[in-house]
Amino acid sequence: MASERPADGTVGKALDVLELVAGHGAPVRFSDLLSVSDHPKATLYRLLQTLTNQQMLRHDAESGTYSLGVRLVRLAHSAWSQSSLAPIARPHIDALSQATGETIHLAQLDAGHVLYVDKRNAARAIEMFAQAGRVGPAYCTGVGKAMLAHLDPEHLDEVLKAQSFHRHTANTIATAVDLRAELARIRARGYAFDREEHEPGIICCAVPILSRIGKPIGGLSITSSTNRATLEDLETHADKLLNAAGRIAEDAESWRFPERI
Amino acid sequence: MASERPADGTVGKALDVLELVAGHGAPVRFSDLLSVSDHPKATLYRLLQTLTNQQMLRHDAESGTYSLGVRLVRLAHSAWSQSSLAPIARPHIDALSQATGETIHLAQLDAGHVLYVDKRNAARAIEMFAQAGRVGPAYCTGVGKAMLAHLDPEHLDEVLKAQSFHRHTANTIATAVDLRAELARIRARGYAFDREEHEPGIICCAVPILSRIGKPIGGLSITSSTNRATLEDLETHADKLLNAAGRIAEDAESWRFPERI
DNA sequence: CTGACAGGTTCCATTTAGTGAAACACGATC
DNA sequence: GATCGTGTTTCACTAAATGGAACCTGTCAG
Repeated sequence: MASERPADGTVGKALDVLELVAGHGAPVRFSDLLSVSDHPKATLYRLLQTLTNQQMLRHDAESGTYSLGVRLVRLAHSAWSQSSLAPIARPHIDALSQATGETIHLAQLDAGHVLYVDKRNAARAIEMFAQAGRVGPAYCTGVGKAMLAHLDPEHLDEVLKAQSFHRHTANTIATAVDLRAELARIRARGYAFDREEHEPGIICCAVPILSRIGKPIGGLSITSSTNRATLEDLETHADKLLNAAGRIAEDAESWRFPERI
Repeated sequence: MASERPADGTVGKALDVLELVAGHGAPVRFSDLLSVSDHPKATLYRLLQTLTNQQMLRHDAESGTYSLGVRLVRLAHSAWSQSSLAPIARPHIDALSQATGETIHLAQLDAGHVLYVDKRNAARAIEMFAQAGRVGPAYCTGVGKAMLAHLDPEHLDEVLKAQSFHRHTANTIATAVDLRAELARIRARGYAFDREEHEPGIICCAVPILSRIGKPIGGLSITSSTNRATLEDLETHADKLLNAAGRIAEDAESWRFPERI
């Protein structure tokens, strides 16, 4: 029951193919897909055809390549705007990244894992969004810990069980007991650090975005690398982060989020 | 062969259901979906189940509602970043909206129609993205006409055939002949206007984003309403638009867009 | 010119998976 | 405790997906 995915039915396969195209990152030819997919030729072919005339993929007859289609783009926007925090937080994130000159991440907790929903990189503007949309572990990232710290005990127990504590670096907190202690410190301090716990050389300072009743609805972090900044440098921005988090929470509260908070 | 969609196979139905959930804009209960869908109970049920354990939907057991899932969010980001212009243009659009205080739209041409891929509203920050992801007509929008004006004759013929000239307002250009004349004027002027041609009260000034070889890869517009601004007001921003379009084109060129331009 | 080959597309008998009417479970009302 | 609104499961029926193989191209080599 660890990693489930019996790829049920046709729909599952179709989505796998869709993801294959999406993952490739650029227009792909049929045979390229064939080589990485384990479907027989004809099956893959029909799957691609189905997705294509569903507008989820786009087939360029000229070059014979497949790329993501309009319908997916439309769904994309629905998904993004309904992942709720991203559009609300966007102006605040912009402001933060301008004020600090560092990379800002916006994340949400999903099934015990961290889902990055937006990213703003002040310095190298082009590559933004490169990593947004990714899912990461909660126990060894700044945003993850910041959110966990404000989970109610009941939910926390559940979520801790979902963590697969892997020691990414020497600093990774790799046991539930140690993590609980860290969470208590974070709760007391008001914000969390990532001391190269996930990737060597990458540090961050993160705060939770809390609803009126104190439930974590997201996380906000400022990230840098050890050769550019120290934890103390990042900590100087902590109040700006907290401030922004508060404003985002306010906006979210007033906009919508009726139930589920 | 006009509007095809025999909803082929299971995949098609599943996607329809997915879109139904996405379209609802908020967590939906089973029976709500049942009432708008024309599938029988059991079928809808299994479809939802399939989508759910494919992570395309998320089922909240507590409230018994469905909302968009993580996997779709991930795909969303792939789609958005591969729709290419959006992430590249984002900083330029931000700058434009700040400089002008008006709403900025970024669009691309897809199969003869305008696909809005980003939107920035300086004034009311919250509702941004509300309308991004939408598809609109090319013949009666500023961005649409700006892009059409720079299409090579061969492609233009194709695209004109795809237009379904509907007279939205008194100002709508509703014939191919008139449109060709307008396109010539736009080409000469360098930018296009929308004189309440699509929606009454809505005006805009739009420029094409042109690749090195002069092919339109997107469009950029500044939009307002007649009770806030005049066409002349918007025209004063034309040079800023052209400037931004040029920079976006440059960035796009240097980043990637190897083939297909 | 011919033969070999790779990328794509189509056929079709076989098997699998999706279908949906109806029955069932569970709560909330009346 | 009968009734209604929801959500879930069953199961015989049917439509749809499957994939091996044949079939098109166009291309390149001899």
